[in-house]
This record gives sequence, C-alpha cells and structure tokens, in this order.
Amino acid sequence: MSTPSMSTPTVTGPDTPPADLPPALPEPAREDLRLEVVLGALSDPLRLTIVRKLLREREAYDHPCGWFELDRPKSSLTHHFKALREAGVLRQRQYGLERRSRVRAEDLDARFPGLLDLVAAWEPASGAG
Amino acid sequence: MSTPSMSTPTVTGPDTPPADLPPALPEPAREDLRLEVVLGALSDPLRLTIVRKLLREREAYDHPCGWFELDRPKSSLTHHFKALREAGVLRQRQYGLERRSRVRAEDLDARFPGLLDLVAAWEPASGAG
DNA sequence: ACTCCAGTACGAATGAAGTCGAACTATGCG
DNA sequence: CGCATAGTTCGACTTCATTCGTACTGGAGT
Repeated sequence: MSTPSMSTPTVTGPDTPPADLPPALPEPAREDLRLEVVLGALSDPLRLTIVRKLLREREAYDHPCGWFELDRPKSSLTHHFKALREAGVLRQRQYGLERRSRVRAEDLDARFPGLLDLVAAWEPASGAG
Repeated sequence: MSTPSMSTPTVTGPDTPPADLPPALPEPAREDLRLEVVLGALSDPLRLTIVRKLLREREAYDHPCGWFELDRPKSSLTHHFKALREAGVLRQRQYGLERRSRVRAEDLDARFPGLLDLVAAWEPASGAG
C-alpha cells in the first residue's frame, strides 16, 4: 500500500453515526475514492467474495470477520479486509472484541454508480465445464 | 497472465465482420469474460487512460497504437494492450502495418453493464496536492 | 489476575506485474 | 533489394501483492 494518505483527508466519522456505534476505522473520504484503486481492490476473487456476500446480506448492519467462513488464516483475512477498507470499499467498526465490516454502498454508488451491482451479480466460477 | 486459456474457447471472429476488416486477434469470447480479470486489467492508470480515450472517441472505428500519444517505450505499450486484449477489454485488428484497437463495448455492456460508463467518467488525478 | 477470543502487526518467502532495452518480424515504398 | 515503419518477442530487473506463521494487543468472562 506504500503508506496511503490515510491521514490527510477526512478520516474519522464519515457519516457521524448516532453515537450508538463505535467509531469507524480510518478510511478515505468519499471524494478521495479513486476508481483504479477500487477496481484493484475488487480484482481479487477472495475480496470479490467478501464484498458480494456483504452486499447480498446487507440487512444486518455489520458482519464480523468470522461470519464469512473463509478458510484462510486470520492474518490473510486481516490483509484483505484492510485492503478493502483502505481502498474505500468497506467501512469497519470495532464492536468490543470483533471488528465488523459493511460495504460503503452510499459512497460507492455516489462515486461509481453501477459498480456494486456488478459485484453483487458476480459469480465465482461460472459452472461451465 | 500465466498462459491464459486463449485457445480453448471461441477465439477467432467474435463478430464475424463484413470481411472488409482484417481478422481480430485472439481474445476471450463474451461468455468467458471474468469480472475479476476485467477489473484487474482496468486497475492500472495507463490502461484506464487507454480505454477511456478509446471510449471517448469511438466514432472512428479503430485506433492505432501511436494515436494515444503515450510516451512509453513500444514494448511497454505492447504489454498493456495485450493485457487489455487478453482480459477481453479491447479487440485488436491488424491493418497492414498497424494494429488498431477498439473497446469491446457491446460485450462488456452485455456482461458488465455500467462498467464502461465508469471508465468513461474516470479522471486521472483530480488536482489534489 | 487469569484466560479465552477476535483480530492486528511484523516479517519472510513466494510469485506475479510493470518497465524497458535490444533484437526481431512483417508490411509498405521506392 | 534496401530501407523505413509499427509493433512483437525475449530476457532482465525491479517493484509490488499475496500468503501465512508467529507473536502480540485488548476486551470479556470467571
């Protein structure tokens, strides 16, 4: 990531939630989202899986890391969730012990309309065989 | 790229043009386009520049490589154009000496609606800093 | 305080992509 | 043929991402 400018732009409470929620982890502001960075973050099958799953069940507010049932070591998951957060795709909040994630759908729809629909419609391996 | 399966799926005349045109170089068929691959191909600023420029002036049919005025060595350009073609973003045809490229807009719109609009609206560096 | 648990941080190994020079191919022109 | 042009191919180098083990942090429960 080469030390992203996670510090200069707007960082803390992007939505200023109802104060019931824990603060969001540092993330790029909506106007700092870059298409090439977001696309790069989404160009990984595992991350695409994460975002799609999050999109499909966005009824529940946030989801902890274990909810995804990805059988990768924890350090790998941290890596990918961080990549998604730093690209601006996910917002993460610390709920006590667990860190829950949700897609920044409003921001992404505002900046890149239609992009999340593509992700939601994505299917991993298209059973052609 | 790791030896893409450019051989098994439909490869040659994807549109079967009016025979006035030279044949298209090998490319993945529409149904073989993969979102993560296309996103990966588009996650590079130079390639985004290429595709956007091609989209904005798609009146003319194809564009040769030098038309883009990218000051990179030829071997680099070959690399990126090939990456875009193998991802299914561009179609390339050999017109005598020059190899001209165009965006596979129909295929991409069919498979990933809205994606090209994002690319067309992209702007390189938004004067920050 | 002690322990469990969710997740981070660090660091190393691996591998893939980007960058580019140099030599090459193929077309077109005189 | 000889030369210029447009682009490819190869190989080397560098940089970056991915993967994951291990050690660590910090809240919750007893």
